[in-house]
Amino acid sequence: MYAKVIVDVPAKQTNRAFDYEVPASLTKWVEVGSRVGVPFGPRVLQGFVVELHADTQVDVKRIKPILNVLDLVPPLTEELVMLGRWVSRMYLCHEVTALQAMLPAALKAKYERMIGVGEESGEQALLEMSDLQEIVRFVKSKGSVSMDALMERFASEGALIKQLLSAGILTEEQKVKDRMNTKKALTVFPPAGGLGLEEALLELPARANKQKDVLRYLLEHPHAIRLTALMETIEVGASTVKSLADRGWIELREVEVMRDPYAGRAFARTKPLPLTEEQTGVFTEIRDAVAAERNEVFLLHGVTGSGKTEVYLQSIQQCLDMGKEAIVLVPEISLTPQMVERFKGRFGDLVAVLHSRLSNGERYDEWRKITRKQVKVVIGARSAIFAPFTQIGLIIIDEEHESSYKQEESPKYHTRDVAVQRAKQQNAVVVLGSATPSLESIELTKRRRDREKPPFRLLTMRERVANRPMPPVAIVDMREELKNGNRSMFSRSLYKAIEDRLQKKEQIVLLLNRRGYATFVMCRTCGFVSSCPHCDISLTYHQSSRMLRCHYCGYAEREVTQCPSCQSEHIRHFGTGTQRVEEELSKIFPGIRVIRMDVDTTTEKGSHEKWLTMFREKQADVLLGTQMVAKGLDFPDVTLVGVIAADTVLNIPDFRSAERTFQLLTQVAGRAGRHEKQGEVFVQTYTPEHYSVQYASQHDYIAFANHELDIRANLGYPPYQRLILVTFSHESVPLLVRSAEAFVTRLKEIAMEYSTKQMDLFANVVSMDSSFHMDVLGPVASPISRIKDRYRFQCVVKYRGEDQAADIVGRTVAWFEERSAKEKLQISVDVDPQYLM
DNA sequence: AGCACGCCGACT
DNA sequence: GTCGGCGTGCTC
Repeated sequence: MYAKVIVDVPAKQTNRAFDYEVPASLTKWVEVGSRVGVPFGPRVLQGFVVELHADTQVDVKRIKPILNVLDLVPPLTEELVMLGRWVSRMYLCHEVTALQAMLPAALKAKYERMIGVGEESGEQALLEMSDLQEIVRFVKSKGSVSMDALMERFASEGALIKQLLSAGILTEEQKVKDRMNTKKALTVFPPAGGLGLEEALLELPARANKQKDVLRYLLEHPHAIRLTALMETIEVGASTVKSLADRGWIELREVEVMRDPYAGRAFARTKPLPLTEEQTGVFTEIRDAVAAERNEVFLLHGVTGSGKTEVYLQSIQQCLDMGKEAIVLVPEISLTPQMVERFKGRFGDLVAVLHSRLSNGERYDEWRKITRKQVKVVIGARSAIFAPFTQIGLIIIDEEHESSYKQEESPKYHTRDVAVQRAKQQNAVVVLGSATPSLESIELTKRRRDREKPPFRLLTMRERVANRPMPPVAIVDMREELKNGNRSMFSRSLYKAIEDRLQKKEQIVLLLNRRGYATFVMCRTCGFVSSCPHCDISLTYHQSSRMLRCHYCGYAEREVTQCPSCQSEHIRHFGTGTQRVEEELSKIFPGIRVIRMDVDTTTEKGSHEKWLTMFREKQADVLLGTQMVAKGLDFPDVTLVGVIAADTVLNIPDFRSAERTFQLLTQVAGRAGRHEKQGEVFVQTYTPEHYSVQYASQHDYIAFANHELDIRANLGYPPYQRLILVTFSHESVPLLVRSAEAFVTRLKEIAMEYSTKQMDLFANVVSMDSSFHMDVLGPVASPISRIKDRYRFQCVVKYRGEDQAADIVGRTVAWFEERSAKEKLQISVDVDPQYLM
């Protein structure tokens, strides 16, 4: 029997399966999806089994055996291996990178070279050298040492150690290990039925009171108990218990325990809530599809507060009733304890939670609940789409429009597209939910090809539960404010509203979009802006440390008080960071209690939840923050929402900026007045006439979508054409330009080979047949033209039609890598990019 | 990605 | 004459 194995080397040359023999002793354990240790050239590597073949005939000269299997249960299923192949083709990454992305970080391979002392004494002449003897003695005293430890101890003797190895005086064994250990805890095991404990009690000397306490307790509770728990309940020391174990009356040994981040938290069980008529209609559609095991994608457009979550919960229940599993994906930022509580409250221990705030160990343990079939529902961020379930009935993606569903590192997959593919493989139902669906998704509910029905089916919920009206949104024209002499960042109307809420002791949410609007330092005399010496961006001012920091490479320098360029003292930080808003608030409203939430205040583990809890408990009047305050939060006493500057998103040069502005405004507007009290929203802007601002204030998604789709169609942007962003980087600009241009030329050549028609050179366009059309923009300097001293150029491939484009670009990249590898030219490909930078 | 094999300069 | 520079090519 032999296996095809993908080895853990993400390189073009090794991006294929290698054949290995499955030794008879391992046939029971090796499955498709197994992680194995295999010899690869001179080293030992981790690999993934992607195929198994019963025959022994292999067309390879010499075949090596699989050395070991790393898990009792394969961490990947056959279906996930298939999905991995799809991801690597679709997003142009190495197959092993795709497979690796499906596993928790804890399972990332760790390689260890263990050094021991060899059998033979070796050549006497060598052994007599004193430093050699020292090395050998050192290794001998430890039994075996890792190569790293040895090199650290004898740093200057690298060559000698090599000699000792080749002479056989030292031996080397390579090991593939997990990065993670399972957690163990000492556990006390009384004999079955407390047998013999009575006698032990009599045997103990009279003054051994503590030991007697332990025995009495165990007689009453004759079952295994964690040592720490026992010590706490009857207040004894560890030594007391150990001495009992030493005498053989009880057993004390290490047992693997699960790290449960939600341990000790009781979740009040909830029952399904009655659905409104509208909810019922939507739920019925989803339930029927799940019940029929029909592979179908629903786009659920439901306004904020329309009760999407309850529909999700009841759909999942249907899925569980059929013995199937469900995956719920939520943007990282809205995966709050409240959210978890709703799912744990309904489904209890059948739920595993995967999010990035968990430690590697905790995440690993949650993940293992899936492979052990202890759970049926997974709720998590992006990567939870790869949960190793085998009977998926339903995949839900909440806030489907969120750009965080696109992974920014390789594999640069979009969770929504992976979900649709995975549902196809498992014949499952997908529900994409949003108050502001992405234009990609809404377009797929309209598209009709060959008079077939559209790929996605639209479901709509227009009403908020309990018929609460959408809050009125007031657009405030900041140009008028300026004209009237108000130079503060708060308009008069917002000022009055804040004053009013403070008086009524109601709460306020203020939103400031930070992206592209960070505080930077500028000289008011000469216009000098402090920027990073390695990257093409201005440095950001951090008040807490009084430092200027680069967001890309981490470079930091002290705050300057004098302009480095013209020596002027008129230098200060600009831009409205949350810190400045906070300062101004306190100035205008003395005594106001503000909670600020931004990257600076939420990096610490758990701080995010801490602030929100404080706000919920009304320990503050204002919650001030960046985007993270806009998502899914639900506070009953918030009656005022203010957007300080709506234009910051709008002015980013990106074809999706109108869409993002609309989404953001709609979301914050949904934060106000979700409960009995009526809410009010103020949006401050310098471009009040913009359609994204207008439609958002009218709560009219459909009108916005139609307007924006028209624009996209005219400009040939997604969803009507798709994009692939190719970025090149190198220290030398001339080389970069030459290479990028060569790439584009070759790309067009390769495209021509696919083509059936002549390339229209004049229009810079490749037309193949009526269904396929490709266009290359650039190369041009990237918007961020330098990162870490490497200059960046990019080109955008725009295409319409089937997925030949990824193939064409893939082939061009392969050609390019071959001829530019030695020049250290980096190339990165992003299929369906979310940001063109 | 590593690591070995292989072919040309500055040393014992 | 050798030690070692890193260019090229392979890993089942």
